Amino acid sequence: MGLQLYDTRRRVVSTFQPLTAGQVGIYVCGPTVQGVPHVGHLRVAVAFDVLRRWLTISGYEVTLVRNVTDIDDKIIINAAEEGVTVWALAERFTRAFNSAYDALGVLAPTVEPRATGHVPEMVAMISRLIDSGHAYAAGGNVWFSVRSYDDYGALSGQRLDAVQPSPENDEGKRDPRDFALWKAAKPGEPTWETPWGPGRPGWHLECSAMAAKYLGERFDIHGGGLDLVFPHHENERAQTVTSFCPAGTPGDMAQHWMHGGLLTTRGEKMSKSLGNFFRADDALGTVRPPVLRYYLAAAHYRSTLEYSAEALREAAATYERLETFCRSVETLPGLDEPAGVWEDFAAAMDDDLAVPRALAVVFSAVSAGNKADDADRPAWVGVVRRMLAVLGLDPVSQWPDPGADLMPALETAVAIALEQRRKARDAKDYGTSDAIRDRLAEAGVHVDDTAGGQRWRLT
RNA sequence: GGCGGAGUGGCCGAGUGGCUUAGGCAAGGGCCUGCAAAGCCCUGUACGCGGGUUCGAUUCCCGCCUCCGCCUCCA
Repeated sequence: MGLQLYDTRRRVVSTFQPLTAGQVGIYVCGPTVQGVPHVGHLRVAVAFDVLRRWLTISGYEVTLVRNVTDIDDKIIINAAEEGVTVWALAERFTRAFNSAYDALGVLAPTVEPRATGHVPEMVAMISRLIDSGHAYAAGGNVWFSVRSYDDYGALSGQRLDAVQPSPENDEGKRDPRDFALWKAAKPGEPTWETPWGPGRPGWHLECSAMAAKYLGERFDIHGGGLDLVFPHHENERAQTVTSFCPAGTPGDMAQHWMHGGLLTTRGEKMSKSLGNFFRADDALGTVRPPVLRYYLAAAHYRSTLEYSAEALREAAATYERLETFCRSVETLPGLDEPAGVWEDFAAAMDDDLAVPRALAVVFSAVSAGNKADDADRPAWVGVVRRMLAVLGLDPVSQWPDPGADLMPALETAVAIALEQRRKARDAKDYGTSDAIRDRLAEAGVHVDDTAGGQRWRLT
């Protein structure tokens, strides 16, 4: 069967077929760097990171492009309010986003293009659209003519005559629903020279230009948050398709359109404008990074996910179960994995990334491994870690304890303490034994008495 | 008004025309332990409301209610 993915445009789950065998090109809309990242931003990044890891493990060579929108209205406004340049503001928040992505183990994209570095490509695209009658200049602005594209609305399911026209920037528009490819210069704003006068690019055009440059006129997967379907992706699609495909040519810029579900708080979408967002760095101050990643990755990527302190606590308890199990075995000899486990996991992942079902397979394996005897357990740990690695959640190799370079020193110190404790226990001096255990626990060293003797781990 | 999504046991979250009716967290009981911890075992019968189809529906059809998203910047 192979990988099945939901496609927003066709509204069905269908078999994924790359345009070029063995290769996958993915464009994911990255952030507009107007402020600090919140947890909702991280959710989509994690979702596509899981997709990317799964494709890679499935044998594909993946090219992932995630852009940075570093010029737009909000950036200009926020920079002016702060009294800094748009470049400084955009740079600062670009770093904040990347730092949050790194913290969550989101792999760096193959290419991370910035909008401001691609103005020539945008100008070229506008020229083609004007030449082919899909766009027109008026008063320093260039508008895309939505009436010129028959398939406009097909991605989002909107009928053109039912779309409420934008109230602003009406000067020169032939149709109130036409949208800006290029915005005429305003005082104090950064501008670029073009044949139609100085100005700056429209948001939708940026992604069309960058996707085409790095992935071609057609590519495999276009992704983003659900809130980008309309108008952003609808417009992007209109630009790219009309720019590159001669009239009447069938086809779409992306074979699959994938959209991540939104993160909510108290039932409402987490967003800047609603002011109900939780900053990524605050969330990471509450729980460890792999716990936040687990929380975000565990739900199906298309479902709405409710964010709360309780949800994070639950994720922590759940992830700790996985960690304890994976760390219960020192080394993994090359044992044969239990039959069928990986296959069940893979089947779930292949079914439109059914992570909740895949995790049920993981937990069944954890349970089986916990029940297995010592000789068989490493094989279970091995397969569990291999499955968790797909989700970027292997507690051992992907999320080692911080300060791993200090471990030799720590091991020696703890070993001495545990030797004292062992002597006390042998002498049935449980007061001393418990005191040592309590003291270590206060320092973050948790001691368990197992059949094989004392075992410790950092908490 | 238009388009789309969702309502599942204390909570989070899968899934399915009936068959042992996911998984996790929390709770209660038990086993293990010097006490713990970890782990294991047991317990908990849910699918918004009203009709319909069916031998049988949480799952299909119709209607209704509620919530959410998009239609303006938004992952």
